[in-house]
Amino acid sequence: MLLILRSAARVFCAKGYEGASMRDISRASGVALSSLYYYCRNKQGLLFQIQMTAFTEILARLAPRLAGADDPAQQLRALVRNHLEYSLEHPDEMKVLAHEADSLAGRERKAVAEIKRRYYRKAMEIFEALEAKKRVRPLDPRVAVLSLFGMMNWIHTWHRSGTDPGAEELGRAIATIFLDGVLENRLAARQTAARPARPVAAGERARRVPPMAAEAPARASS
Amino acid sequence: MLLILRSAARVFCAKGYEGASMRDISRASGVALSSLYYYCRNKQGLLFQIQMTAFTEILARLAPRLAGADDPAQQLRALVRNHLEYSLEHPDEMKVLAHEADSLAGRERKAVAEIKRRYYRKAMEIFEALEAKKRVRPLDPRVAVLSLFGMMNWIHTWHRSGTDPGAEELGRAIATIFLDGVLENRLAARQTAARPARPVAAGERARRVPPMAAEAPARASS
DNA sequence: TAGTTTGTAGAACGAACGTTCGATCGGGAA
DNA sequence: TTCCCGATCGAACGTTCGTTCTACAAACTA
Repeated sequence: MLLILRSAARVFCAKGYEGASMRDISRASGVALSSLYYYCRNKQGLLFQIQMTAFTEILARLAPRLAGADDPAQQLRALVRNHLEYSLEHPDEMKVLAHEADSLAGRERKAVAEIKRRYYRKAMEIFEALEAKKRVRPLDPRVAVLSLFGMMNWIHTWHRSGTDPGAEELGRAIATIFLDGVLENRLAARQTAARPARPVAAGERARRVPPMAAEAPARASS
Repeated sequence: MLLILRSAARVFCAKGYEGASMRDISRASGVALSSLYYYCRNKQGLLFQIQMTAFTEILARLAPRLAGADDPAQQLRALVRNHLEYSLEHPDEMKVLAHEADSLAGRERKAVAEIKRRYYRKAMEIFEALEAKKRVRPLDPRVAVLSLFGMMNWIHTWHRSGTDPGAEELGRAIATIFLDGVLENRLAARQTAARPARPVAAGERARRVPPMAAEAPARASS
């Protein structure tokens, strides 16, 4: 079964979800076409299990690393490092995650959206803790955090494992760009107060709580 | 014909290249299925024309804006602004660009890869000019520039035109994060020399010139 | 031993796919 | 009028798709 999921991830990654046929997966895994349906209800079920497993694993790995770092900046570095390590360890699954986010529908789509949202919320909380502790630029926090995810999730489009830096150096670079780009660091005064750098209209922060996506409609199926 | 391309972009965006059928495009454009083949050789030809047109337009818009700004930092802001404006004006085409980068094959794939590469080189040159003028962190320039593209190209996955900021504010935020994240701005001394912040082994920069991607193999077609 | 479960596989289903073919239509050229 | 040519279309071709059905072999249960 693990073999099937891994083969399916490889095929989905190489040809896209719609472009990959169950016969391709059968060939890649060495399991007969009809036998695939013993392990999953659907082609969609395969994609679902791949995505769900990946997000679950990322979150599971993240938790202890966050617990080990109490400074928000360090926590953010840990999140980036964790994301990138998984990314480079499982490039196929990661590409499927980023590429085929909209290929699911119905209940399964909802489930993946929810765990993805949990992940995003965690990053957002860290960023808010950072805002509370350090002086942060007058940026929309949603834009900032999603830009960070952008840097991380774009990597699979250009990274070549032989010649490009590994997770450690990559993570250091991206986390540094983000932190120094986001922190108000022009002069000495390191503030301890939670005061945001820009006066914020009442409710402006709260209004933006439902984030990441109001869950875009699934790709039309017909 | 423009109608066909626009409809095709909308359909490709909504269902993915492989998931979209020529019949879908026929329905969306109001042009009979067989008539589509009067304007393009292939389904692939449609995707090719969409991608080529988009990149050409982005580059065409970029040139005058770069000419209007001589400071590398301002040029970089112009590039970001230009990219984001096109992104929000043509979200469908942009999603197709980011999502279906690997769906082409053969000659057409090569052509798109080359113009994309031209775009990347332009960004790289600006970054190198920045390095020559300002003090820059010891970062792999390839990683830095591609992270910037990551922030920009990820936007289409989360941006909702009604509630999220427009190109101007978005561009300002992303360019600021990038510039302040990349520039060595901790203390006063603003250097004019081209000296990189970190000693660089001879040839290290030159070795990395072939960038963005050594052109990954196309998705297997069978 | 007999019966049930677990895993595998071949063959086939109807539907949808990309693409081609030949016919038709309208308007400028002779 | 006659001819022609760019543009459009319905119908069909052969292929491949996701999925189901049925059968069969080994392994465990009683």
